Amino acid sequence: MLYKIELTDFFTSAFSVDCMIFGYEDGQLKVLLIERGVEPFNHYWAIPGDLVYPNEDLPDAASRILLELTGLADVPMHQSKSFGAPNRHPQGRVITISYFALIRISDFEIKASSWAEKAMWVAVNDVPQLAFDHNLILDSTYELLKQKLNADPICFDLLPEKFTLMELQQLYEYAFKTTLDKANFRKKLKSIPLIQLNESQQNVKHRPAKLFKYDASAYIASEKNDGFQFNL
Amino acid sequence: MLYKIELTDFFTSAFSVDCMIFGYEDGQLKVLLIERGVEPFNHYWAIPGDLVYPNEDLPDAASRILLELTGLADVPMHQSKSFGAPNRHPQGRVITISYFALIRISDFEIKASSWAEKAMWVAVNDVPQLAFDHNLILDSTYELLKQKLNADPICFDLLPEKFTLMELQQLYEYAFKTTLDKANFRKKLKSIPLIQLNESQQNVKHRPAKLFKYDASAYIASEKNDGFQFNL
DNA sequence: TTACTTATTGTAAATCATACAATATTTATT
DNA sequence: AATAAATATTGTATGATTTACAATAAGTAA
Repeated sequence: MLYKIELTDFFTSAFSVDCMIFGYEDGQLKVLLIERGVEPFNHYWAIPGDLVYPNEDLPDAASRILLELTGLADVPMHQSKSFGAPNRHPQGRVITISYFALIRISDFEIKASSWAEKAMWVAVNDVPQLAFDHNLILDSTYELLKQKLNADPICFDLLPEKFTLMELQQLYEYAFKTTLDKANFRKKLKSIPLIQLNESQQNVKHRPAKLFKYDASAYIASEKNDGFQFNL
Repeated sequence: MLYKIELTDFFTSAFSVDCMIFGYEDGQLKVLLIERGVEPFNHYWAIPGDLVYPNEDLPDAASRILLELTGLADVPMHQSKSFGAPNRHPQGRVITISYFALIRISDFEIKASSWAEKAMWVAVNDVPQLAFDHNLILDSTYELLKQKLNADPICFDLLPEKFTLMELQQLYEYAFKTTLDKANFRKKLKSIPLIQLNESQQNVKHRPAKLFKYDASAYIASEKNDGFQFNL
């Protein structure tokens, strides 16, 4: 080596979190994107994200972005992959740690934010070209999300609190691009703690379906004993 | 806000990669740890890692650490979680992106490195208190590794190129702390492309077992058609 | 009351998982 | 050379689970 790299040469990078917010609406899985209002990539659509404050932990930064954009707090954040190609950001070395959250779209109103001109829900199968390497980040995170849908009961974070079994089935059919037998799907549900309510669908032209709630506390209790799979 | 944070305030952090190297020996899963030769945490055992060079991508940095310590190149690196608590490093804000690799212990000799006084294989169930938050990093990566053992054919990266079916079974029994029926285990193997060699175990006091090789190209070909599970 | 639509339950066949037994093959010993 | 010992390998019967498909029930709308 011709010259030695000093320690201070390393403390010249920044890092950001990018936070993918997924929701389910009209039978489609959607992700919340923003339109950038500043350079670089001005007017491009992008994953909401921000530089991390000097005293902020990574999950806190992800939660902050979710809060600023939706007003929602106390939503579990799932860490996804990190990206750090040397030239991924034109203004310097910026590593990004990506997170995702699952929310109920009906629970809130999108707010504009200091770094977001506009925000918009986009179906995951219909995402345009995004700023930076954000298409790469989104694609790999969607794969991770599908994996987690088969391992943990996170589908209920996307559905309304009270849902029909048909809605649950359609979510899985959409996510995995498949069709499922209604009768057999319900047999698999036997191992998952659902509470049947004394309520039914409203305003449908046919026999209304019963509404169900997910019983999270029963799931947690049963995990201690046996741990049941979630491959629906 | 009383004062505005400038953009330059953010470009004061560094980031590292930590690289867990797993191997399988004497019926145990082991991880390669180093003894630190510098402050902070001088003389503590730690996960091998280093700051990332200004022009280096993250997986390249992880591969470099593996190469310096083992001489091995072209080993696939798997990204694990990233950690960035504000005070995890006493000398400043350092985010770390963790990676892991699976190797055959017999394939090489451990080398000393500029940042490692000594290196040592430690059984994953027998890891001492480590520097920084490295116990946290190792624990969460071991969980991820077990998950991947059930989803991808990475177990063959740990075994010798030619292995017996009993060795394969014992690896799974060890990783998941269970015992498996020999006959039924072999039935599950029917769906995995193994090549039976015309060779047998040597130097055993009983009937020697046949040696097998994993057929990676057949696996890749079959994934295009159907995609088969790996839950052994 | 009837037609229609969807929800919900049931059942038989096929497939897969499990437990356990039986046989085969090699090394070590007498 | 025969036999014992140890482990490899294969087989089979049972039960559980998955799958495909049919039947019934319960609402809405005319």
